[in-house]
Amino acid sequence: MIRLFERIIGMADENQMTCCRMTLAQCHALVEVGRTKDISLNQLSQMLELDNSTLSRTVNNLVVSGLAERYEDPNDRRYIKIKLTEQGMMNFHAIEETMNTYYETLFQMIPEEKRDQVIDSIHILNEVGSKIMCCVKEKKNEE
Amino acid sequence: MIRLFERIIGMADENQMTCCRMTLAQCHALVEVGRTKDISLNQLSQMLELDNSTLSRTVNNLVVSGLAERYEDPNDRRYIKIKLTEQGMMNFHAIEETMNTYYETLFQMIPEEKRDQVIDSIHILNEVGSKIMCCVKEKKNEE
DNA sequence: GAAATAAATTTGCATATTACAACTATTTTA
DNA sequence: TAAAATAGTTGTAATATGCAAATTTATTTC
Repeated sequence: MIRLFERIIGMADENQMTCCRMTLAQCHALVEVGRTKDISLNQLSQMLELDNSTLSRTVNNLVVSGLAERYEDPNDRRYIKIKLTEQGMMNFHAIEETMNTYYETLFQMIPEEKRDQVIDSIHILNEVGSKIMCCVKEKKNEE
Repeated sequence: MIRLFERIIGMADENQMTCCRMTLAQCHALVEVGRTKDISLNQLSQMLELDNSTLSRTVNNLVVSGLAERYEDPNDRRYIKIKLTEQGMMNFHAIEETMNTYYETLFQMIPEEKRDQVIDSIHILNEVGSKIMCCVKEKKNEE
């Protein structure tokens, strides 16, 4: 039972890794910037739950690769904002499409009479998972 | 829909990371050795789909930390076998328990009348996911 | 208004991961 | 028996990660 769930996760991870010769960390950063459009480095590190220094370097790699740009926030010059270049947007869309294709294929291969059930179950798992994460985060804050 | 699924995966990953101050790669290696009991480095790198050199170093870190031992295969002296130390087994069990606790909590929080449905859905997802992976791996072999 | 404090980012430092290539020792093949 | 194949280790280079320190900018305190 538990092993099955772990396998499902592993398979989805494997598909995500099939991305444009980029590392996973760069993927995560690129996708987050692509979805949020305009984000400060501070926000990005909070979203990805990584240290600022880590994100600073990862973003630097994206910038060097021509996938992202850094610019100064006009309202507060301490802040660096990050946005994707045209090339970066192309990579972002490629990644999103790869994942969309995987999940679409996944759901199309589910027997038709079971689809609603599977979708409902995913909603349930998400809701329950969120509750567990709330408890975990409360414990972290207490420590 | 797709975002929901991604969130579920993210949450399970986050729980797996709550491991004994070890890195994720070390976790993976430790768990695989713990489950397989006695495995060669070659087999381990195939299972984890990583390069031999990578695993050699990761295992070396485990050995240095006192969690694993290397020994020569009596039947073929090219082979190095890996097994966990007592300390390693303790860490292995700790990791397995952390994950078991997470999933148990997860399923207990699912409404009782929905549990069979969710379990069935997970079986379906696994089966379908495996089929997709088969196709992907056939494509890789052709390239 | 000046000084102290806080906040954002970058860089130094150390450790770890990853894969390709080269090397060594052992086993298998011809 | 020599050549080829195999398993594992090490060199190399690039990247990831977090803690600490440094720099710049903004906010707060007096």
